[in-house]
Amino acid sequence: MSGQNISKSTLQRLPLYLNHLKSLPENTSGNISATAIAEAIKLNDVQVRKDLASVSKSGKPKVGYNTKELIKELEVFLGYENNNNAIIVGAGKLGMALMGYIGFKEYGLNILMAFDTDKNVVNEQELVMPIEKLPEICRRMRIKIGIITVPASFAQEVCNLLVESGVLAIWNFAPVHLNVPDGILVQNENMAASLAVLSNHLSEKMNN
Amino acid sequence: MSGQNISKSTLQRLPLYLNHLKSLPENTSGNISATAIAEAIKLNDVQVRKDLASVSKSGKPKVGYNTKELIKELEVFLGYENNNNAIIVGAGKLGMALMGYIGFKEYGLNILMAFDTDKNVVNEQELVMPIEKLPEICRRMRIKIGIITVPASFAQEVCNLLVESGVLAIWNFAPVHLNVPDGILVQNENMAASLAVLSNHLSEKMNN
DNA sequence: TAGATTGTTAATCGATTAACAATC
DNA sequence: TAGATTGTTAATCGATTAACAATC
Repeated sequence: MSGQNISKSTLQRLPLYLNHLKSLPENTSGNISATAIAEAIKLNDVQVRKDLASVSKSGKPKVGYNTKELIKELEVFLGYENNNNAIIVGAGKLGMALMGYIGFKEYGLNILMAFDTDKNVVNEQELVMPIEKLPEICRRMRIKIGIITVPASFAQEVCNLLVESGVLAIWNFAPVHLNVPDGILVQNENMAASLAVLSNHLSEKMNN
Repeated sequence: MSGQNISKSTLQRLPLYLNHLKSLPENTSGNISATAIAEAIKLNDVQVRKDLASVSKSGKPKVGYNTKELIKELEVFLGYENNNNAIIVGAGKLGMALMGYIGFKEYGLNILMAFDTDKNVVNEQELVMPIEKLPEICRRMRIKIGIITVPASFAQEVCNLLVESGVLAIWNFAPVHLNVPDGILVQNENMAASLAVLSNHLSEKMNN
């Protein structure tokens, strides 16, 4: 029912709108226009209007959107009121950091535990489990989101294991392409790609 | 000289190519074609060929690229052999995790220290400095890269401070748009956007 | 009524992909 | 020479933006 036929680029802008709305002082009139949002976050107003139209039917000509209502609609649409359980594979620095990061709770993501092959990092008290237990735990707890923070060379293997264990969406921090069957989503968080952009900008700047 | 006129999308794919090349066994013929790379990472072959053409002149018809040479060219282009010093603003969980993450070294990124406004987290022995020292340190050490991991509501303010302190490229982990003067690059690493994509996929799956 | 705003249809733009010519 | 591959020019596609009609 929710979230059909919405482009990935639209989807990725929605949190920006939500964040902006939440940052507004409570006292303001109660309504806000797509134009005002666009102005604030430096996007095209038609784009914002189109994006919002795919989430809400409550926009009114001359009036705009009721701010609180729109916030609510965005939160529901983005699933911030759900509690999506997830697990992490790869209990290195990055993996443990993500597991410890409380900020994801706000977005409805609940990271339950991590898995690793390395016996030295496994520590069941601290919720770092041996990888062998992954399939059974994922099935039993109906985990649908897997986060991959292993080195690139192991990522595909881990991905396969997650898919076999019933995971439907994968958040991939390894800088590699993952092959998955139809119906499984891979969202890449490629920090190497970001660094490429930063580094390229600097080398352009420096050589002028 | 390096890195002119190259699209952001191309730039972001380059690390994937490099990673794939490095993953190949040493013993293979020594040459590789754009077609083979494209096949391996499931991209269009023309796209790979175009991307590589913007980095290397060493491709030869019928032969392809010399693997080692291409690896070298990509590494140089991506600045992996440089040592770009960077600082982090926001010494919370995420900030400290990024600071502790050794993986960035490989990409030529060297995170020297973190800054925070909170006196309780400041700890100069552990390289967490009070924000007041940021401008002077950045100028003195000629820091060109700033990483923002503060809450969304402080991000613009921190961004301004970084720009005033001579930073030229900003890696922004806060889910907000940042306004910067011409010539300053902002690269957004918007995890909320990624989570939106994951969550939307799950809600589609669940409602079928 | 006039103005502000929504939502839609059409035009533009950039990136991807296809077709093809050049070459070791 | 024939085949594989590069690199380029043209076609396609999707997303963004502009123009405009509808409406509180």
